[in-house]
Amino acid sequence: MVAITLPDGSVRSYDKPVTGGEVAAEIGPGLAKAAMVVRVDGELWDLDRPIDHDVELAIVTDKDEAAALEVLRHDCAHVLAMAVQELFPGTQITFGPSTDDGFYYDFHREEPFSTEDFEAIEKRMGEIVDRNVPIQREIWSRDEVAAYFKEKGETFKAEWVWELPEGEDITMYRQGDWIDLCRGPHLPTTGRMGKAFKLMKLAGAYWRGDSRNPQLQRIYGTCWRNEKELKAHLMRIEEAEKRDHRKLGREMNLFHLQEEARGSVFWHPKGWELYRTCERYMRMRLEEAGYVEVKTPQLVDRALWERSGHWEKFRDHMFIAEVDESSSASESAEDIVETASASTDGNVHHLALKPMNCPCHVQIFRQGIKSYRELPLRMAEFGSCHRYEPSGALHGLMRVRAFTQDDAHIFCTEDQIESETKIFIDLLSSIYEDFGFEEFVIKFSDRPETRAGSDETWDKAETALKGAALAAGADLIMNPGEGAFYGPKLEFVLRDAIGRDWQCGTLQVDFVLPERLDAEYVGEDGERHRPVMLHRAILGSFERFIGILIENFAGRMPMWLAPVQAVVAPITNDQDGYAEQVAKTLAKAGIRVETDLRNEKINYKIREHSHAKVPAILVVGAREAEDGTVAMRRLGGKDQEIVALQDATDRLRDEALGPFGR
RNA sequence: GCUGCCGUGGCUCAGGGGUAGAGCACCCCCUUGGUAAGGGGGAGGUCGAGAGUUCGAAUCUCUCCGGCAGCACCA
Repeated sequence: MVAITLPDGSVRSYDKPVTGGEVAAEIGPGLAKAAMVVRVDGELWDLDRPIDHDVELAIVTDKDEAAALEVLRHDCAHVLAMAVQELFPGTQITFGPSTDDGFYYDFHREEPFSTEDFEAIEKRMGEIVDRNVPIQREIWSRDEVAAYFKEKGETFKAEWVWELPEGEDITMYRQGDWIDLCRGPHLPTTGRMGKAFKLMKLAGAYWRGDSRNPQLQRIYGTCWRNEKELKAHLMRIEEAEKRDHRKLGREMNLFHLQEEARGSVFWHPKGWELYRTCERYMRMRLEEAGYVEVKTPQLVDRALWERSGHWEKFRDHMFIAEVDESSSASESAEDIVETASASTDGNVHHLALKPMNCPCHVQIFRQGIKSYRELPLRMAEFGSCHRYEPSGALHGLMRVRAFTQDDAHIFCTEDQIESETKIFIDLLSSIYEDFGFEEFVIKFSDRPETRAGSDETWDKAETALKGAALAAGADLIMNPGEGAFYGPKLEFVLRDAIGRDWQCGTLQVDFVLPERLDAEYVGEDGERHRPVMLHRAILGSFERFIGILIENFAGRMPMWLAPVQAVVAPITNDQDGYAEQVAKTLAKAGIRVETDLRNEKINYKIREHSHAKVPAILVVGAREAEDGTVAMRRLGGKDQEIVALQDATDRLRDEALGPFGR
């Protein structure tokens, strides 16, 4: 007897194994037709897979969005692979999972694919859908699978089958004469998949994600339940492209990058204004939160990096300078370089541009004898760091080689970890809110396999960190085994206006560095103790955070962040004098204002400043000059409002101050 | 770093073995116009760099550099 419990609690009994498809058909023809897969005790199963024991069963239709998309996309990956193998014989299949918004399939083929092949592949995929081939789940033995793929020349699949866990059924999915080793589940036929799919990009990817392995060719696609969803997705991509900070940065004249300084930013006046506003704001918040600010050297002798352990681990990613101290100052720079590189004596020193600030902060902590009374000591630095990032990793402001962290290290006792964590999370969420991010999640990463420190220390650190995070009332997503080697960490991920996630903040507990660099304080008991270091950042780096701000606001910054907060535009040159006077009044109130006295029509000026995303345009004509008013037009609005100059000033001032005005 | 694609005025792009094109931006002139492009004129490029093929290369080939996408990396 097989008893099937349905979601409404009703139970159906069968005297022999039954399939999900059969159950659906019994309930009704409409459901049978809509059924995609079934959920059996929480696991997705194919409709034709026999159920031979008592289970809870739910029929999954496309109303169950997450499950439906998962299955659809996985099917789509198979159809892609089948189409590719039909069109390009000799291509080997490997893996093809679903992703957040689609799927991909990794192929091995000597000749590279081209995006020009996409049209033909999509067409063939459509044909496979039209063929409406049944998709069948089959259980094979490991040897059979290996022999099958070996015979077909599918070396990757033949190799992979041996990696599958013992004791699990090995399933093959057959659609027509094409078979793939796959866990499933899949739709009953290729026709059920529909045609709301599109191939998107082509890229290289390493076999099993390891750069030591051969590289495969990955074809990305997207797939949805219907045309409408597909179209909406393509619109979202377009929207994200419009927000690209590299494009907006150029259009708004904020910054540029050029090859003579790869990975470093040339900030233009308006971009730097934005940067400085962020910095000024952060400095204000940190001061309020009891931090002290420091500044530490850019170039630091190798010896310190050796002690901290960075030299050994990250040497290849550090910018190293070599100097020969025996060279006299009178020699030309060229000579010094030559002498240094040719020199083998002991006068050559290696200095590294700091890739992080913590070892330097410990040096400051170590000056003089510290008392427990001074803890927690919160030491902040807007630390300029350099890291030699791999060329392929560079990306606009988001990933650079020279950046400035809003870094701080909190030297404290183990007992203070929890309260400091709580205080930090409160500060961070208040700051994110000021920048317009309401939503963020916290990821908790605990002990990795290779780590420093005793289990007791880890227990204590993890408990304190986790407890404090939970106390702050945020979602906590577990990230097991992903902690730093020196301690557990929290990662703060904020969600932007179009739903993208960005990891910005971090809080890491570190017992190792104070030990390595010999930081200590005198406790209440008169003995020397090791402090704990909390590494923490809120924005992460100013460069990246500004990139995120630009994309989040699509360039339309809230007034307090906007580099130019208002433009005064006279209608004719007769009002130039009044315009200057208005600008002067606003500037006196602390508003970043410009005048536009060019000999252009007002339409033209409005259009241009709107494109430049200036939050407020104040138009002044003869009437305004006469009455002492301004016609104020806000970015995004269609109308203007005539207000007395004093009112306009007051209103704009409040908004322009933003968090500074609190 | 790896794979693929791409490099033509400031920007967006067309062209393509026979001495470089458009629109916008820029400069000058006319126009002083009430809420998203007024009109006219002008200037601006050794077509990413180097080598090769050719009578002739921006165009074809190779090498390098850079950009983009993904992968790998991210203390």
